[in-house]
Amino acid sequence: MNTLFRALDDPTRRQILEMLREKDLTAGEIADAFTISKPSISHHLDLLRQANLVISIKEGQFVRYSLNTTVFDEMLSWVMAFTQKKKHKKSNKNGEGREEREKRING
Amino acid sequence: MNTLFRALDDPTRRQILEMLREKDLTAGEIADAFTISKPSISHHLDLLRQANLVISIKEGQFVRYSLNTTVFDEMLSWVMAFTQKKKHKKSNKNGEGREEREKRING
DNA sequence: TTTTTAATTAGACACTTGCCTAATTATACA
DNA sequence: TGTATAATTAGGCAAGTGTCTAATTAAAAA
Repeated sequence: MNTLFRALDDPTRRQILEMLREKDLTAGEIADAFTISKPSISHHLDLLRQANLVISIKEGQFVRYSLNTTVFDEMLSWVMAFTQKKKHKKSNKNGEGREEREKRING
Repeated sequence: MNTLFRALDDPTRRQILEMLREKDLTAGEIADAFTISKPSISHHLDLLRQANLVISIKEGQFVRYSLNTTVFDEMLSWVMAFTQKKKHKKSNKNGEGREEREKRING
């Protein structure tokens, strides 16, 4: 989960993923879409690959990148665990709610 | 989306979110769960608040933190856009598939 | 009022990140 | 074989991040 969020924490890398959502692309095609240098893009692609967000296949002289959607499934379940309604647990001993507690404290 | 992923790109902050999933907690209660200093935790909480992942309410001397689940909903739709099956688009002019292309190139 | 407790803010420091250019590797083609 | 093209690796630099201690703010309690 660490390398995953690390990889997603960059606008360039997220844009690359969005490009790959449309179709598979070579490293050069991806680099052409940005103003930053090719080695920098190569580095970004490396991080995306380490996070298992993309797959790369060498095709002769080219390297073709494509999305690995399975990792997004993992992430989906991580996020979903937060969207579900929270279990109702008391956060204080006497079981008073926030409003009662504030009234008691703030008068 | 930028501040959101930035906030999630840290194991301590993700652990804080997971603690808040169980129940609301004060800054001090959160800090007690970690070995790092209170000011550091305060800084992490600030980033989580900036990303709208948590809400803080002052209760007398204490500050109580709770999850803001609405942001997770946003994130959910971002992720879901990647889990859906990719549109089938040709990534090369002559419309050959990957296997054909590799055969042509690699012999 | 003075002291204690909860929390944040300020400032400094080491480490990481993203970017660049130059060099290298690997394939394709004349 | 020699040259051109695609991509990555190497090394260096500026900016950003996470951590700490010390200082500050705010509320509660003695």
